[in-house]
Amino acid sequence: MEKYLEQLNEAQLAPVLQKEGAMIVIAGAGSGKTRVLTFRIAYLMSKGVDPFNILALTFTNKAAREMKKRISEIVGASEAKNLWMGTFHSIFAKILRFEADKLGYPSNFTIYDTQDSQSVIRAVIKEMHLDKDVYKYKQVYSRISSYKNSLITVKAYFNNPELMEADAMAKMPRLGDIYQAYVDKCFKAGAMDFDDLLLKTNELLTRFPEVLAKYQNRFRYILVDEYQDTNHSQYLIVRALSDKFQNICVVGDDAQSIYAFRGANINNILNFQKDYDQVKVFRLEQNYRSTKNIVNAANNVIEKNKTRLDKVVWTANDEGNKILVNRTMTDGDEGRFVASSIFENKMNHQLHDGDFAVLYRTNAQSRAIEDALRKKDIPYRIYGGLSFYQRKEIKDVLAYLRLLLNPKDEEALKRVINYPARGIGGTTMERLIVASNHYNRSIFEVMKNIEKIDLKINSGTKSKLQDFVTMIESFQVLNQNYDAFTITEHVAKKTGLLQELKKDGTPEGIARIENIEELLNGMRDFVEEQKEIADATGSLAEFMEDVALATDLDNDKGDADRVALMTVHLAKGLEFPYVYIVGMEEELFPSGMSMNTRSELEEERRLFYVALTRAEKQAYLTYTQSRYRWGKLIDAEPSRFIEEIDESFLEYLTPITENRYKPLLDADIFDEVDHSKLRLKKPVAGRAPTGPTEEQLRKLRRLKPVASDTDKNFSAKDANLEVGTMVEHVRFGKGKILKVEGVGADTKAEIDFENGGLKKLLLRFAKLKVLDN
DNA sequence: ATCGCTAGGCCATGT
DNA sequence: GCCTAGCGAT
Repeated sequence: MEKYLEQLNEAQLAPVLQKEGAMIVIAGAGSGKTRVLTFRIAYLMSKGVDPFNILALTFTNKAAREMKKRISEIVGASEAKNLWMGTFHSIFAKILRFEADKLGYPSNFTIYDTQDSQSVIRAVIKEMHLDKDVYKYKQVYSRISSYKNSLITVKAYFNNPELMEADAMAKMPRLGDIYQAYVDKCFKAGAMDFDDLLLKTNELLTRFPEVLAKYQNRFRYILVDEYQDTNHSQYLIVRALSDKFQNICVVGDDAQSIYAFRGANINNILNFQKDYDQVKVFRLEQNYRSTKNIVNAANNVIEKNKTRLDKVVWTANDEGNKILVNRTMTDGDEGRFVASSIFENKMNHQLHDGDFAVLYRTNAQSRAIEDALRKKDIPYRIYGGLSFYQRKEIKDVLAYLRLLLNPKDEEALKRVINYPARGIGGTTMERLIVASNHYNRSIFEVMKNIEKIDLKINSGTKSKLQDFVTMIESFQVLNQNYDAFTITEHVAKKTGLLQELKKDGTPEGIARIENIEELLNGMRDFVEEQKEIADATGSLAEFMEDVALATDLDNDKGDADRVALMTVHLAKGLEFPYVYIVGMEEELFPSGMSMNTRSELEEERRLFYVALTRAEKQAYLTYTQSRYRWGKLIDAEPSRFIEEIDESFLEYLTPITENRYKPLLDADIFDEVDHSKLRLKKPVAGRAPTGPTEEQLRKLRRLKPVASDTDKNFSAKDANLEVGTMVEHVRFGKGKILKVEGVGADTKAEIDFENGGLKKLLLRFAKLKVLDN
């Protein structure tokens, strides 16, 4: 173990050796956060902690897998195997299956993906005879989803007049009823949606104290990665489970919180210190990934945000090149610029395709890039977008598999009952649904008992229904004795799926067959792998569990040498020598839908911070003057984020175009300011080549606002600010404090700046740095 | 029951 | 501009 620990720097070592208690590791981008988590778990185990008692929650399955692999290398595979490590969703799905009966669910419950959920909601809206133009199913879904993530059950909803009013204001007074019907349908189908996996876990832990006690005792040591992206539901689960032993270690970076839109609550990380007694705080501030220029530019960007934890990221790496900024006429030109630039860099610096990434805000932007790369014969891989498991033919196969595992799964049934066509049409389905509602039984059960019920279905159709039931039941029998691969191969043949596609004969049809073969290959690998794991057998149920929660990124073999194309969100946690951030335009990045409030804009800025910090050696920012959107050519303005970076970090490959938009005015400016004269000053953080001394860091930290508008405890004295102190301001540069007035949060200072003249600033907002001499 | 066309949504981000 | 749900024609 010792020889492994030597690989860590001092700051990384401290949290690793802190065995007990509540602790938070605030980890800057590229500071070796995964390393700390990995070594901490390995260290705990080396100190005799049973892996059985460790729970590690990660953001992606991929992160979990990689971490587990590295821990295996340190402590041995047989030990690492018993660790509970995975995403919130996958870990708690496992627990929910085990405890399902307590909640009235079958242990083989289906996990509905977004498409399934939305399709249920569409059916509900239709059944309730509501106007589908008013009740847009996607909107309804996202509202219900956010309720669930805030632990607002149907009951809680109807007890909350404010929520009901808000929905009524949005012209959706029946939303609560839809919510109710949706929940009922899911329950009846033995299905949980993504949000249920967390909601029902909370229900389980609150309603059954003995279950809570069991898991509290089991998970004596809890670690949570990417804590800044947890939502309220996840927060409550972590709190509940860690309440007894309080051995809780959360790791995260508030500057990289980019999932507020789906309910992540940045306050979870900002307030962690209030949630537990005696919280130890560790900071990882040395960046090992990027050049000085990139680190400093990124700091420069994130400093515009008000809501932050104090942290100063710096690097001992080389200065590096400036960030290159390029403007083009159209998005097509932008793609061509990126392609030629990659080509040239590859030639000039002996790089591989895999050294490059192109990051964009929205998936739709990938097309222009793809076209250009293809024309230049540069291999690439697109991540995200429509994932493999969302392709029609794959979903069809999976739907059969879901149905055999859980015959109540209505979405699966509807999908395959007449595909390939077997003469069971809409009319028959309607009658089945009516009967299903009437007898309160699943459609499959109705079909099974079709002889006993008097439905106006002719005998020909009845026998078709019976044939279908018999087929599914024969699959179920097989499933008791065979592995996932064998079953699926059988299903693909017996259902006529493969034949249907062969009949098609078009190139698309052939590609679909290949995809199904790909699925089978994947399953074969899966079965092989699972058989090596002690309590796994390679069963279909295990495979489906994986699939339901898998993303494209999880399946990346990582062996392909290709340019990576992905959204900025997907790029979190990854790194590339060369990074192109494209579409740096107003309304696009920052997104036009996220510029209404300060907090939305701050999230966009964090997103940009994430994008920039992916780059190791070289970053490019590109924007166009016009771009196709919804098939129309629209004018574009350069993103404010480009202007927010100090010019000293940038090099313009094309002449600068002025942004018509004025940069957002920070609230720390009290007197009139001539905007045209506003030029950003020197970088604040990341100074000395060897990194700042401990003393300097402490000083810097003390002067950083510890989070936001709500900080009422600010004191000028604590911050070492007094008359005569020389300070530096991000925008105004060096200055001398002439006067300090007011108390606490309202403390203001009058400062004479060399470049900006006399200013009066609110100290809790003004990011002032005390100069050493 | 099935095919093929059209209108309308989408281009936020994803477990 | 592309995709697909939904509907009318066959």
